[in-house]
Amino acid sequence: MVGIEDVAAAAGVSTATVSRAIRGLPRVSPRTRAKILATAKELGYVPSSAASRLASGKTRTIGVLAPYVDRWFFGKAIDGVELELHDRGYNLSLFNLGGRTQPRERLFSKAMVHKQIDALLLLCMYLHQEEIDDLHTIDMPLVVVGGPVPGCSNVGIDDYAAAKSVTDHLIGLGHRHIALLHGQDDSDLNFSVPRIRVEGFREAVHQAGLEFNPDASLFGNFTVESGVEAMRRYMEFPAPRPTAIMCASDEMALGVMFEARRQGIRIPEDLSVVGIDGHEMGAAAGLTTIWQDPTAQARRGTRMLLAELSGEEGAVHNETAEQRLVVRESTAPPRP
Amino acid sequence: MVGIEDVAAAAGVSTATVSRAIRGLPRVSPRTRAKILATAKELGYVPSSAASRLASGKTRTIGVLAPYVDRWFFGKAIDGVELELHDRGYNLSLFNLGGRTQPRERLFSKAMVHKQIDALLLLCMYLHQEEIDDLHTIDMPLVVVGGPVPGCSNVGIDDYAAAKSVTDHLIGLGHRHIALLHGQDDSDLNFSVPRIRVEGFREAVHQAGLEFNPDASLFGNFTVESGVEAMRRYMEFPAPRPTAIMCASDEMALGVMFEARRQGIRIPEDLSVVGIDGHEMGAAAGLTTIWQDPTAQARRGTRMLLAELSGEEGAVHNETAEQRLVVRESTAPPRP
DNA sequence: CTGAAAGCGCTAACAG
DNA sequence: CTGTTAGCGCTTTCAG
Repeated sequence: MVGIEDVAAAAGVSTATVSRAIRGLPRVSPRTRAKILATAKELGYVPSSAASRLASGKTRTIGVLAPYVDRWFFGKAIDGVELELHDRGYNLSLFNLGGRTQPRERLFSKAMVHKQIDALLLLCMYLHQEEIDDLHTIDMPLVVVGGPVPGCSNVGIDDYAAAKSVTDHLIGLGHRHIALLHGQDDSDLNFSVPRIRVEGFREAVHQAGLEFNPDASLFGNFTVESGVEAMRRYMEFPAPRPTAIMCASDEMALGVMFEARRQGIRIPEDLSVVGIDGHEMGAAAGLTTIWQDPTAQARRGTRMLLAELSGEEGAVHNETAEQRLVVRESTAPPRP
Repeated sequence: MVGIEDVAAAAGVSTATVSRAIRGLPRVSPRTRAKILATAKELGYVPSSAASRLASGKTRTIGVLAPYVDRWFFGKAIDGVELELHDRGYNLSLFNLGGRTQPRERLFSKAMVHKQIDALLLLCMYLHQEEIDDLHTIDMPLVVVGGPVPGCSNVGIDDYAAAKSVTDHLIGLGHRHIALLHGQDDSDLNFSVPRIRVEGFREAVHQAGLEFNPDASLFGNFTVESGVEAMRRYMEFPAPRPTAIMCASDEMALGVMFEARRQGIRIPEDLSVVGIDGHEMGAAAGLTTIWQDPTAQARRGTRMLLAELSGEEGAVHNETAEQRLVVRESTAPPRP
């Protein structure tokens, strides 16, 4: 295997110079650099990242910790990180939070992770207190994209405003009896996307002088399946049933729409439904929603991390991401 | 930072022994091992992966090269790799094939990747000849999950059979005029999922003594949006329009269903639609499809890679994955 | 079963 | 601008 010494020898310079030249550092004359680059390519030299990591103490990889990768928000976000890292020669190491097993593995119990990355981007909807504690323990640039985590910089939308604003839209249309499909597990903390969205809903309802009806409250887990299931339960509500249903995610809203169709409930004539997220399936299905862009959020977070790594203190900070009410065909005034 | 030497000193043994003990290698007495493990934990020792990589030449990370992460098949598959790697202390490094930019970046032009991983799992629907050549060039365990790549071991379903069998289902129902929504780009190669699915469709049609009508052939790119768009074009077909439409992916099929509804075309009364994949949205929407499990496929591929790495020659090989026709509510006999 | 010592291939001062 | 020279923190023979 050809190493830096071979290149140095072949180019008639020292390894130090080769190192500088290859990495594009200053203090190398253009001629020397050109020659080195040429012989490096000629010899097919490829730096050993392992050696470089050991010597420099930098891994040039950033870690992404996510609960799932096969869910809309997370998939989009990971894609965003990749996009940002790609051209800068940074690597992306994917770690799983273990969202599917209870209890989730203790965050960073495997401290191994520590030494494998220079910075961490955390993707999540919520964290348990114990996990938050672990997080505060790690000593490297960190940003969370998605839900807010007390004490950590984060980039994400204002979920409270999002929930309030879709609900307001429903109310503005004249709905007075609105069902809620949320993902608020009792075990969740105060700072969790599911809970915040519920709060936004309640506030909107409240402000309109309506009352929040717990009996018209459905629980789901943010998947399509749970939307389908929720719609079945909705059908069993005593009449008069709510004229609209506000879902805490587009994925659940889509499930509701699918099942509604199966049940012969017309949308929006018989029932208005809204979601939150901006899933492309929702766009195709004509779902009214609050649009957000996880890819952009992740890119922003990644850039902050990179900036911090390149010495820019305070580069990582809180940032509220863009969101927008997108009215489509799944909402209409309730029938008189 | 506490290093192996600190542990060795504290435990009163040599670094070599600590190394063996920590890694669970044999040739360490139970007592010594216990003591070392204890002091290591006590000191909060965490091995430096960089040093270990350099010294051992192994990175204990496997690379996943994918064109997208925010698409059903790929998201599921990446999840599968993670699942398999997680408990074995292996890392997952995610690389992008650059599916979104034309031309895709030359595969492994950045040979850097080489030294960062011990094995590679490639996720793709198809590859260009040039990329295949590059692939044959890399010297490490390799498996592709998804489309077949000449000369490389792969695990995936028999796409030809899949396409043929959903089409047969349609024919069996009595459809004689079936539209095709495919993703067969002219630039694609012979060995590409899009093309193979088209072939399966043609064969089914042929065998039934029907003719393949290029005019009833719609092009899409495997996204929901392209399904919506295709359905709009379908509406412009001269009457009598096809009574069924076979889509090369569930995502496209869902787009077709959404737009059909918008156009007032009832499914399956006015039009039968089928897809391929087993997307959970399809299940919720009642889409008839060929089910497959990308997560399982990726797990299988990962396990092969791991086995190969642990010395098991020939562990990586071709394997055809499970698939199954799932009949739901989107198909019915054509109207008389 | 355990220890000594020679690297692994680069980077980072520090000189020149 | 370029070269010298220590390491970086493990793993791995090879002895003992």
